[in-house]
Amino acid sequence: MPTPSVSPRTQPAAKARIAGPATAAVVADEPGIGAWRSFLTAHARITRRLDEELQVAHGLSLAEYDALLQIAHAPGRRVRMNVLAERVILSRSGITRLVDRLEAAGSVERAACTTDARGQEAVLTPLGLERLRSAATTHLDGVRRYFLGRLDAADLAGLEASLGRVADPLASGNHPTHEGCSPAEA
Amino acid sequence: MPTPSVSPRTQPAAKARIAGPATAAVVADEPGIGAWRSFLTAHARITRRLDEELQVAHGLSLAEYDALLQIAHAPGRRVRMNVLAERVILSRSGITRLVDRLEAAGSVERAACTTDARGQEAVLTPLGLERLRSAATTHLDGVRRYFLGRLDAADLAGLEASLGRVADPLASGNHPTHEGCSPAEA
DNA sequence: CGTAGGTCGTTGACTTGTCAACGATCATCG
DNA sequence: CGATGATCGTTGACAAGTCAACGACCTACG
Repeated sequence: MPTPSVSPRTQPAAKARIAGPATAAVVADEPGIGAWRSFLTAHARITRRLDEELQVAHGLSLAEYDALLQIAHAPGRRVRMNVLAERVILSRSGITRLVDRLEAAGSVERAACTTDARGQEAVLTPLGLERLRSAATTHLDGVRRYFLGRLDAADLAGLEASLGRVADPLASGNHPTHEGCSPAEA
Repeated sequence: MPTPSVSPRTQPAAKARIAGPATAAVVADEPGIGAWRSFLTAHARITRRLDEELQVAHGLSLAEYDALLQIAHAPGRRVRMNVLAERVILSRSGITRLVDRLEAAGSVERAACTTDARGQEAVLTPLGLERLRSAATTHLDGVRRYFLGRLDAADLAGLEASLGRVADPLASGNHPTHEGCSPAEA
């Protein structure tokens, strides 16, 4: 029975949920908030499992796996540091340190960029590719188990559409996926 | 946590699932992977913005905001540490440290649990409630801007259903929301 | 040219989380 | 009762990310 009145400092235009009963909600429960919370909870719980499984089975974090994958997919199996940072959604210093780790493990090498002397590229080593392939089975298995396996095709289509619509406008630089240093891109 | 991904766009009309020539996809592109990637990307980009906005406007991280909210919603505006940890999806030590911070800021106080001498409760202070209310306007505004505002009611219903179906089976302990120490609850 | 300002990747200092281990307390069962 | 084992919250040591600042380099414009 504490605190019955909530000061409505928001615009009273909408159907204000004026504090009704004794147990006033602290923040108005807006429609859609349930979806938002599901989103956060699902992400936290799933990535926690996936990260753990990847760690014990292959000594890789999810971020490291992702970085290896992004490099492997790039033409020449090499990516400029800043591009990689953007794809993995990490700061520049974050990518520097992540590549440090991968390099120490022998999964990646650094190479100077031929067209821009400031640039560095992360290049996948054969060992790194091997590790990525082996980790991919673990990872995809987990994604299926925790995510894909519980959703049918319609669910997945809806998710991709909705979440894409949400994510796309937040892209950092909207420049069209400029790749790297190689003079001629395949 | 960082930001993973699984599989980007394939090159032109490649349908081969079998490992092909040198430029073969490293991992097979499975249907549904697009949804998974959208999920990860959307989460990373949105939470980054929300966290930043909350930080500059109120000096709160998203996790701290979430913890305050969970405490505020609990009966008596108090929650046992382990329950809080589960709701915010943090380890026990993580919650200890987060509550340390909130306590140092005067937003929360610790109280011994009356029914279990091992237990501690985090209790919201009036100041903490005030801060939560003020931060909520910023936060909800951001959630609307980046998430709710780009989705219609059907999208939201679909998201909540799909993601709930994915998140629910991953709940740590499936015990039915047992609250805390207070003897009798309404 | 040449200099002013932007970008690139790295580093130091710091924040925020995890895990393993600990003392204290609870619960069970002899 | 008393021992045994689980659970609670905290702590030390560490991991992995951020920001601010740096030198090196690119670019553009006088």
